[in-house]
Amino acid sequence: MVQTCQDCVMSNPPPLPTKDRLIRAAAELFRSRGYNGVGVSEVLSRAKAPKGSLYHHFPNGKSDLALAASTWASDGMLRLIAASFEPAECFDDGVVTLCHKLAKFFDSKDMWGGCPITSTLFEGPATEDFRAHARYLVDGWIAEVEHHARRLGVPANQAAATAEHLYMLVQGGWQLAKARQQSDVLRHLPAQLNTDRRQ
Amino acid sequence: MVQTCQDCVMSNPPPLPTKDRLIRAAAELFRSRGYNGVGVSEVLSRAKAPKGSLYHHFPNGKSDLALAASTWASDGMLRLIAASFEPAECFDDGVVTLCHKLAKFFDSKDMWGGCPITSTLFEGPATEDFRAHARYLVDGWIAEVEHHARRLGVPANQAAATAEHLYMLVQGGWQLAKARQQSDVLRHLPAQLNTDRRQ
Amino acid sequence: MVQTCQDCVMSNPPPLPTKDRLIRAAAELFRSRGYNGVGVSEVLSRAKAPKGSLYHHFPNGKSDLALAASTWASDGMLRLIAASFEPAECFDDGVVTLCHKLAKFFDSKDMWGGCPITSTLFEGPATEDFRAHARYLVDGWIAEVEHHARRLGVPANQAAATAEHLYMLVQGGWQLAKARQQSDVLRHLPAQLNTDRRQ
Amino acid sequence: MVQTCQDCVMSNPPPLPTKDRLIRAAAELFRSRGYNGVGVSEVLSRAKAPKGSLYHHFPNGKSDLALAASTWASDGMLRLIAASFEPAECFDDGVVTLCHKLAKFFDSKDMWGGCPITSTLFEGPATEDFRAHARYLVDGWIAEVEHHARRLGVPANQAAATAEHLYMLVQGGWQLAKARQQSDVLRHLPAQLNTDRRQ
DNA sequence: AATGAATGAGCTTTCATTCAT
DNA sequence: AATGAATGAAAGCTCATTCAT
Repeated sequence: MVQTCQDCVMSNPPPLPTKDRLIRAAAELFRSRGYNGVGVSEVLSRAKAPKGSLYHHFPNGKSDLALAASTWASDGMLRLIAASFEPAECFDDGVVTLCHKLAKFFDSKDMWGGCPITSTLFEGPATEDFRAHARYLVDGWIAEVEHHARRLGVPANQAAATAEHLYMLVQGGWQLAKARQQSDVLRHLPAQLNTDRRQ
Repeated sequence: MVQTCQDCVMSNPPPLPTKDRLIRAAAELFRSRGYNGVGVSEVLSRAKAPKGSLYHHFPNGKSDLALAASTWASDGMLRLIAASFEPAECFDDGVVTLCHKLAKFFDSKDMWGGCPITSTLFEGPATEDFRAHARYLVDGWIAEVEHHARRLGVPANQAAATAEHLYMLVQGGWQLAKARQQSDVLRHLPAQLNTDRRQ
Repeated sequence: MVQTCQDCVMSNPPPLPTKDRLIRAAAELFRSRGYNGVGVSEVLSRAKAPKGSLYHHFPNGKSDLALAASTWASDGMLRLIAASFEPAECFDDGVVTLCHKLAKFFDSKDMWGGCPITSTLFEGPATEDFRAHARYLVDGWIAEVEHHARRLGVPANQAAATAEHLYMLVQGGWQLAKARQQSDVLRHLPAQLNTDRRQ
Repeated sequence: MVQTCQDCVMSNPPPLPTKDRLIRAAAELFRSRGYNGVGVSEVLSRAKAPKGSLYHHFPNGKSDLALAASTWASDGMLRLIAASFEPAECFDDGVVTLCHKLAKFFDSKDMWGGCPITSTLFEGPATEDFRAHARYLVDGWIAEVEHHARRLGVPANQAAATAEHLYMLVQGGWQLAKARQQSDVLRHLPAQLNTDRRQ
C-alpha cells in the first residue's frame, strides 16, 4: 500500500533489479485490478522486463509472482501500521492516524483499487499455497496491531479482539468507501472502533 | 447468497427459462471465483444454455449478465436480512440470527467464495455502470438493516451508523473467515457490534 | 499418404469446410515434420483458418486434430492398398504395384517426410488415446493387406504373417529410403518379401 | 540402445565429465520422446549440468548435441550387434540373439520409445548435417551386420541384401511392437528373415 | 571451461464477442 | 428468441539461444 518512488528522490537513481521491478509492478497492478484482471504481459511491460525473465525469477510464473508481490505489499502495510502507532500516545490516536493515512492513500489512487492481500490472494487460484499465504499475511497485520495495542495500554484480554475488530472495519470500510467513492468512510472508522472500550 | 432449489420441491418442476438459468449460474460462479475468474462459456455450460443464447438475453454480454446476476443475488440477501430481523424481538437478536445464517452459508460452500456483490461488481471492469450498481446494491443492504433497526427500537440518530457498522463487520468478517477458514469469526460479530449501544 | 487436390480438378471447386481443410493441412504437415515439429499456427495458416476455429472443431486442440488427421491419412493409405491389389492377378503383383506407388509418392515429396501414422501418433503425447489409435490404424492396414492376400490365393496360414512382413518392410524400407535419399529401396522390397513363399 | 551404468560397478565411481553426462542424457531423452519432444532444459536438468554449459561443449546447441548423442547411441548399437554375432556359430543364431536382446531392451523401457537414430535424427531439422549423419550411422549398422554375415558364411552376393533386410525388419518390427505394445514381434523377426536363404 | 541471468519469438490454448441462419 | 460456427486478440507459458562475468 505504500510505495517508494525511485524516480523522484534523486535525478539518476540506480535502477532496481529486474526481480524487484517485477514485484513492484505486480503488486500495484494486482492491488488495483485483481489477480485475474491483470495479465503477465502487462506486468512485464510496466516493469520494463522482457517476457522470458519472469519465469527465470519466478519459476511458477504468475502465481509465484503474486505471492512475492503480496508479501512485498504486506511489508509496506506493516510499516504503515508501525508508522501510525509508534509515535502515538494512546491506541486510539494510532487508530486515527492509521485510518487517515489509509484514507489519503485511497484518495491518491483511482478509488476503485482494493487491498493488496485481498485483491492478489483471495482472487487468485484457490490453492493451498494462496490460502496459507493469505492467512499468514492477515495474521501478521492483526498481530502487529495487537502488539501496539498492548504496548499502548489496551488491556491484554481485549487487545486481540480489538485488533481483529480494526482489521474487519478497515476491510469492510474500504469496500464501503469504494462503493460510495468516498474516503471519509475510512476517516470515520475510529468512532466505530472506540466504542469497544467505551464504558 | 440464498438459493432456491427448484429440483427439491416437487418431482418434476418446470425448468426455468434460459435467462433465469443464466442468471443463477452466473451469480453462483461469480460469487465463488470472481468476475474475471469465470468465463462465459463456463456459465453457459453450467446453465445448460446454447452458445449463442447469452447475447440474446444480455446484449452487452458478460457485463450485462454480471449486473443481472448481482441484482438477483442481492435480492436473496435482502430476503435473508428480512428473514433474520422480522421475527426478532430486538435488533441484537436479529443481528445474531443474521450472522449465524451467514456463518452457516459460509460453511455450506468451499469457504473460499466471496460476497456476491463484491466478487461480481468490484472485481469487474471499472466502468461507471458497475460502480453505480455496486453503490445501489450496497446502499440497499444498509437501508434494509437500518429499517429494521428503527423498527426494533434503535434510536433514530444511531440506526444508520449501526447499519453501516454491521455492513463493514460482515464484509470484513467474511474476509477474515476466509483467511482463517473459520466461520466462527462471523458468529462472533454480534459481540463487536453490540458495544455500539452499550452504555 | 494420398492426397486429393481440390484445386486442380476444376477451375472453381467449392471450397472445403474449415474442418476438412484443417484435417488435410494437419495430415500433410504432421506427416512431413512430425507432431512436435509442427505448430498449430502453421496448420491454421496453411488451412487458411482463423486461430479460434481449431478449438471449435477440435475441443481438445492439437491432439484431437492429430487423431483426426491420422485417421484421414490412414483412409488414404487404405485406398492406396486397395487400388494396388484389386486389379492385381496375384498377390506378388499387388505388392509390386503398391511398392512402386509408395516409391513414387516418396519421390514426390521432399524425401524426408515420414509415414502419416508414425509421424503423427508415435511422436505425439504418450497417452493411451494415441497408443490405441495407432494400434487401430496399424492393424487396419495389415488387415487390409491380409484380406487381399487371402483373396489372391495366399494360403490362409501364411496370409497374416505375410501382411505383417510387408508392413515391417514398408516401414523399415521407408526409413532406409530416407537415410539414403533413394526411393529405389522401396521398389526393391518385393524381392525381399517374395522369398517368404518361395520354395 | 545399450547403457553403461556408472553407478553399479563400484561404490564411488568418478563422476562423468559434464560433456559425457549431457550426451548420455540427451541420447536417452531423444530416443524416448524424439528430438522435438525434448527441451534442452530437460536435458540439462537430467544431466545435472548448469544452464550455460551446453553451449560451451556444443557451440551449435541442440543440434550439435543431437549429433553427438546419436553417435554415442549408435556406438552402443554397434556393440550390441557385435556381442550378438561374435559368439554365434552361424548367422541365423546371431540374428536370433540380436532380436532377443532388442526385445529385452524394448521391455525394459516404457514400450513407447523409438530407435536412437530415428528419433533423434529423422525427427530433427531437415538439414544436410542431419541427413548425412543419419545415413552414415544407418550404413554403419548395416555394414556391421554384413561383416558378420560374410564372416559366418552367408554368400557374398547375399550378405548386403540380407543385412539391409534385417535392418528394415528391425525398424519396422520395432514400430509394430510399439503399436501392439508387444515385444514378441521382435522375437519373431528371425522367422521372417531366415526365409531369404531357405531353398 | 563455466555460469546463471537475460532475451523475445514462439508455443498451445482460452477469451468475449459477432455472424449467418 | 435461438443457434452453433466463426473470429482474432490475448492469455500464461516454454523455447533455444546469447550475454556478461
